[in-house]
Amino acid sequence: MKIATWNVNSLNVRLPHVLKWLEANPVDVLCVQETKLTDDKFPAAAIEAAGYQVAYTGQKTYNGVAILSRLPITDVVKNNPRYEDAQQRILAATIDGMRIVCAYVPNGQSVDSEKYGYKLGWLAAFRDWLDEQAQQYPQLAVLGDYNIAPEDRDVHDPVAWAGQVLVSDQERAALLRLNELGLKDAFRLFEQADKSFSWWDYRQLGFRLNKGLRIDHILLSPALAARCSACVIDREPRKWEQPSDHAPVIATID
DNA sequence: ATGGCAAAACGTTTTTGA
Repeated sequence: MKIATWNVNSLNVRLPHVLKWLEANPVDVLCVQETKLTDDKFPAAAIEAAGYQVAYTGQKTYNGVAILSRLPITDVVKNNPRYEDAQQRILAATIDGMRIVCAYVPNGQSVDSEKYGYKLGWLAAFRDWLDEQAQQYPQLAVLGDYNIAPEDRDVHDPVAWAGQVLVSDQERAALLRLNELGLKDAFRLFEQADKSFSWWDYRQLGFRLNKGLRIDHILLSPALAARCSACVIDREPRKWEQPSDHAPVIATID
C-alpha cells in the first residue's frame, strides 16, 4: 500500500500533472493540498475516470484539500471540529482500515505577521484534535504540507533562514508536539540523501540549484510506522513544464 | 531597490505563497 501527499498549487492548472503522475505512480492514496477550487468546480469526473474515488473540500482562490483513493473512502470529516476556521485546510477519511488526514498547515507569511499567530493557534488546535484521533484510530497517517522544516538539515541554507517563518523555533516546537503524540516522520525512519527537499522556490533557479526546504511530511502513528518500509520524495514532476513548486512524498505501508 | 516566480481575481495591478 502506497500513500502520498502533494501540494499541487492549483488543481485547475495541475490536473494534467496529477493524472500523469498517478499513471506512472499508481499510489493507493494521494492527499492533495492547495486545490484552490470551490467544490462545484472540482474535477471529480476526471479523477474518477483515472480509477480514483475522491473526497474534497475547497474554497475560492486559496487553500482547499482532497483525498484520492483507489479503495473505498468512508467517514469523511472536513476541518477540525475543535477549531472554527473558514479556511478549508483539513480532510480526514477512513481507507482500508487506516485513518488518513490530509492537512494544509497555514504558511504564516512572516514571524511578525498576524498570519503567524493564526498558524501557531491552528497548530495547537490541530494537535489537540490529532491527540483524540490517535486514540480513536491506532492506524493513523497525517499527510500534508506542514509549512515547517523540522530541522536545519531540512533547509538548504539554515543560516540564511534562521528564525524565519517555516523554520522558527515556535513552529518547530509545534511540530514536535505532534511527534509527542507518537506520530513519526516517515521520511526519517530511513537513511536519506543529504539535502533532500520537497519544495523549491520558483525564483532564482531554486530547483536547479536545489535551494529547497523539506516541509511536506507524512506522519505515522506507531502502528503504521512499524509497517512502513519506505518513504521517498519524487522530484520528477518538479522538472515538468509549468510545475507545482512542491514535489510528492510517498510512503510504503506493508 | 525585499528582488527573484506563479496563480488568481471585478486585473492594464494586488495579494498570497514559501
